[in-house]
Amino acid sequence: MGINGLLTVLKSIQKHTHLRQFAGQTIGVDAYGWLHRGTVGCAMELALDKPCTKYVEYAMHRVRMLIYFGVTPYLVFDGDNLPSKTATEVGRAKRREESKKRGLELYKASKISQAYPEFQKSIDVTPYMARQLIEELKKLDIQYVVSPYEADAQLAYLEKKGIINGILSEDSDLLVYGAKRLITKLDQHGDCIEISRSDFASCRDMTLAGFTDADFRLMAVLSGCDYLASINKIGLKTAHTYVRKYKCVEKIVHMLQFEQKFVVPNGYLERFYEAERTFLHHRVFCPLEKKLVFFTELEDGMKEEDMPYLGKDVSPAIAIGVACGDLDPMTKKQIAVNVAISSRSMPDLHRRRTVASANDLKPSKSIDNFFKPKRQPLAELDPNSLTPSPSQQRLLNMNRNASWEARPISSAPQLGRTASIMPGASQVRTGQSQSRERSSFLERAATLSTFQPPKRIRLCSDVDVSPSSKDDRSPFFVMKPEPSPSIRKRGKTKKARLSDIEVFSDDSVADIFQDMQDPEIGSVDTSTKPAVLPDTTGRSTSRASSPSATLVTEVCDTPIRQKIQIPQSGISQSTTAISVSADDDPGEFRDLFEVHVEHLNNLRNTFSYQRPEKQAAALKALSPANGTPQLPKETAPNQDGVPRLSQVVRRHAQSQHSASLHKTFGTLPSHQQTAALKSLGPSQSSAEKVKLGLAALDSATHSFMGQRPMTPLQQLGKRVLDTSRSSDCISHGGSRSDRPRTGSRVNQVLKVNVQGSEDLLVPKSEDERSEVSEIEDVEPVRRHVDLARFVFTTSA
DNA sequence: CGTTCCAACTCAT
DNA sequence: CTAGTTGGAACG
Repeated sequence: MGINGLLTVLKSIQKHTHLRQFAGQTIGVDAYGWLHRGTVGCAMELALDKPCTKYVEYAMHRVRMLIYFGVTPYLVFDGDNLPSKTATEVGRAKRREESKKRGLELYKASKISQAYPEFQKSIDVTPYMARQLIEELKKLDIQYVVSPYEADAQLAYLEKKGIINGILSEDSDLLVYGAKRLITKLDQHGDCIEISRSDFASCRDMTLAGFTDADFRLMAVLSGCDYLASINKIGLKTAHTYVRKYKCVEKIVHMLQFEQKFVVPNGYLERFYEAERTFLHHRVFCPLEKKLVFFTELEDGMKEEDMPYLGKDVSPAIAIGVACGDLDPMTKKQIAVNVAISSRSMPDLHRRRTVASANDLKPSKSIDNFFKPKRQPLAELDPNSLTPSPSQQRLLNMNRNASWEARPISSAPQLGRTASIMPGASQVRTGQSQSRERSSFLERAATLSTFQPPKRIRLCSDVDVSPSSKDDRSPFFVMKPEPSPSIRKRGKTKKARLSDIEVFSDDSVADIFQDMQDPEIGSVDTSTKPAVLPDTTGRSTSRASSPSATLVTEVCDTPIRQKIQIPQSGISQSTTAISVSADDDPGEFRDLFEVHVEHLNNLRNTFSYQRPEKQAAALKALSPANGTPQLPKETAPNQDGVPRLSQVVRRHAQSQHSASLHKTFGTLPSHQQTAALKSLGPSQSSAEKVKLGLAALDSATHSFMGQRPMTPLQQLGKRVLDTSRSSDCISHGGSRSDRPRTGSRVNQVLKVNVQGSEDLLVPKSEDERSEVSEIEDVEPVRRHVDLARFVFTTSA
C-alpha cells in the first residue's frame, strides 16, 4: 500500500532515466513485485493447479534486462508477515479464496473471459514460487536474499550498508525506510524513474527542505501507512502542515484533539509509536553478520520483549536458512524444490495448494536446459577483468577473506542446528551440499557493491556509510558532481544531459576526440558542462554565463537527434545520428520516422533480453540458408518463446515502416520535401543525406531481419549475457569513472551537430553503414529538447 | 478551491 | 489486490 499520494507529491523530483544510467551498480529489487506481475500471465494455470512457471520467466526476463544494461541485480524477497499485518493478511486470504471460488464457477460455465480477472485476484505469491525463482537465480549466480519480514526494510538496509547502490521497487514505503535512491516504474525498455532522497529539498509540491528522516517518517505515518491507518480526514497534505508546524507527534496529536474536525482514536499515540518503531527497528537479515539485526539498533532502554510487533527473532541458523530460500519464511520449514532436484516428494510439507502441485511441476525441462553451466561467480570474474585501484583491491580482499572465514565458522554448526530443527523432514539434498550452497549464498549475499560513486562516499574504508552526514547537505550539492568535465560518463543525471545533446557516447575522451572531425565540439562541450547548475527544482534551469545562454538558444534550435543503433556486433557498436528539425517540421514525415525508430527500438529490446537460446532460435528462424528472411509461420505456438519474438519481427516487417517512409516522402508536396530534407540535415546535398539516412535505417533493419550476413548478430546473440557481465561493458569491478576503458562497447559518435556548424554525418561507406547498431534514446532525445526549451524560456 | 476518500484501471498475456 | 494512478464525488 505504501503512502497514499506520496509519489504524486514527489513528481517534481522524479527523474526520468534509464537502466543504462545505473550500469556498473548493484540494484536491489523487490522481487515479489515482479513475481506478482508475472502471475498475471498464468493466473488461470495457477488457479487450476496446473504446472506453470511463467512468473519465473517473467522475473528472469527482467533480471536479464538489468544485466543487459550492465546493472547487477540483487533480488530481495518478502518473508514472514509482521504480527501487525496478520489481520489484513487474513482478510486478503479470504478475498482471494472468494475470488477463486467465483472464478472456478465462471470457468465451469465456460465463461473464461469473465473467470480470468477473478483468477488474477485469487493469486497469492507463495514462498514456493519465490523458491523456484531463486533456483534460477542460483544458476546465474545472481545475488538474492529472503528477508525475515518486509522486503522494503531489507532493501533499505542493504542500501544503507553499501551492498546495493539503489532500490528498484514500486513501493513508496522505501522512502519512509530511508532509502536514498528509489527506482520505480521500470518498463520493458528499461526506462524508469529515479527518486533521490537528496532531492527532497527541491520538491516543489511540498516543502521538504529541512525535513529530517524522522520528520518525513512522522508525516508518512500520520498520513496513513501499512502499520497504522490515518486519523480520519488526515491525508498527506494535512500531515505535512502539522509536521511543519509542530515537528513532534505529541504536540501534533495534542493539537489535533483540540480541532473538532478531527477525531483522534483512543490509544492513537501508542499505536503511532509502534508504527514508527516498526519502520525504524524492522528486523532484517544482515548478510555481513549472518543473522537477524534491527534496521536501526535499539536505543538504550528499549527492550525487544516490549516490541512484539517487530516479529520474533530467530537463531542465526534459521535466519540463514530463510535468507537463502531453503526454509519457508513463515513456517521455517524446508521448502520443497521441484522433483528434478529432490529425490523424494514431501507431501507433508506442502502447506498450500500451489505447493501441493509441486510434484506435477516439471520445470526441469523448460528451464534447466536453458541455462547450461558456464557459471562464473561475479566475485571471481571481476578482479581478473580489470585492474582495480589499490583501494578496490583492498575491498575485494576484504570480502574474499570474510567469505572464506564464513565457511568454517558459521555454516558448519548451523547445519547441525538446522537439521535438528526438522527431524522429520526429508532432506532434499545432502547436508554437505546444502552447507556448501549456503556458504556460497552468504558469500554472494554479503558482497558489497564495488561501484564507486563519483565522490564523497568512501566505500573502501567502511561498509557502513554513515547516513547522518548526507541528508543535510546544501541544496546545491544535491547533484552528484561530475567526475571530470571531460568525461562522458554513464550514470548521467538529468542536469548533465544537456551536454549529451552534443555528444552521445560511452567512449573515453581519447576515443571521442579521435572520432571527432570537428574539434570545436569538444570545446563547446567542456566549456558548457561546468555551467550546468542544479537548481531548486531538481531540473536544469539556470546557466551562469552568457555563453550558456547562447548554447541554450542553439540547443532549442538544434535539430532533434536520434540515435539509431541496432545490435549487430557484440564487440563494437557504432552510431548513426540522424537529425530532424524540431521546427520547420513536415509533421507527418517526422512522425513516421519516429514510429519507425521506435519499432526498431522495440525489436532490439525484445531481442536483447531473450535467453541466448531463444535468440539463437530466433536468429535461426530469421536466417535461412538462402539469405532471404523467411519469417516464421503464424502458428507453431508452443515452441517455447520463439513465436513471441518472431511475431514481433513479423509485425515489424509487415508494417514496413521504411517503405512507408519512402512512400510518404515521395508523395509530399515539393515544398514539404524540401523541408523534410532540410530537417534531416542543415546543409548541402540534403537529398543525398536523406537517402543515406534512410538507407542507414533500412540497412539497419535489414541486417537485423536477416538479409545481411548474420554472423555478427549471431555472435551478439551468444554474447549478450557474457558481454553485459564482463568488465569491458560494465564497471563491475568498482571502476573509477575516469578510468580509460579499453575495448569498451564503443558507441562511436558519427555525428555531432551544433546548429550551423556542421552537417549530418551519416555513415560514409557501406562498411560503416553495416555497422550501425542498436537503437535507443528516442524518448530521452525528446526530453532533451523539451528540457532545452524549458531552460530557454525560464532563463530568458 | 484544496483536500480526502473511493472506485476503476494498469500491469501481463 | 503488489502498489500506483486517475477521475470523480464529497466534504469544508
